[in-house]
Amino acid sequence: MIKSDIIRGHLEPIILRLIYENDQYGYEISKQISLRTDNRFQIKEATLYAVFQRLEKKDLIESYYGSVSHGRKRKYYRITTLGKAYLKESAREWQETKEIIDLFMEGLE
Amino acid sequence: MIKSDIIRGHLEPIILRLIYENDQYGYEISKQISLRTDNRFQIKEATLYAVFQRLEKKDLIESYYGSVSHGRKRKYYRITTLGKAYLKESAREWQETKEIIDLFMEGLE
DNA sequence: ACTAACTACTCTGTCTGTCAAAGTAATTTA
DNA sequence: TAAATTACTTTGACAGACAGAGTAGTTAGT
Repeated sequence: MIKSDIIRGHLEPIILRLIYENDQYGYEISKQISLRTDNRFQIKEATLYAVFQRLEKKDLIESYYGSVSHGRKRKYYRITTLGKAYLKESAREWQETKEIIDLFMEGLE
Repeated sequence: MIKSDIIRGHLEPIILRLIYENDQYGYEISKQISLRTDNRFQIKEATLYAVFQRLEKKDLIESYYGSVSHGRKRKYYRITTLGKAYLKESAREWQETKEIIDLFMEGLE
């Protein structure tokens, strides 16, 4: 399991990316993350919904209610134009972050 | 400049790595980091000394006083055996972190 | 028919790492 | 002799992630 301090700051882009691929609702995203990472990373519900709030506040995503399924009604999110730009910039930043940390982490085997 | 939320959680290994190469004192480390990253990342003093405290508390480094230079006496740190093991494990974790985040960040160009 | 498990979202309070700002203090440079 | 630089420390604030609890309807198993 990956530690939360290590993933910190990367959750917004990760979630944004999943919404970018397809409109998503919370529960589905948390399942997707576990699935794609083979359970090496699991997002906690409280964290996920906090991220949604931040993303929506920054107008990077917008929400709408979908069908009622399995009890609660699903709240879907779609990415905005601003969100797409932010995502692209995040990907660039991630490349730079990797470069910088690699500077210090290489050659330890 | 790289954002602190993105680097968060990686500072302990970075600093440990620099101490691993050579015994270091705080001011030197902060200069080294700026230098090696071409000022793309600068550690703040308060942060640096907080990291030292955590590393020392976990017995990953130990300190000794060196020569008095430019006013204040220098406090040097050396890595412990435990610290070396921790560093190796951190490097492994970093590889895994990269893999996981890359899963979500790839194919956005 | 009953209940356990699952789906789905929300809220409150806590913890931790980073930082801004300020302080202490001696040395070197202009 | 004033300003810049070296060098370390402390305090308090902030923000992101999380634990835990709550709400609520549906589906699967016995």
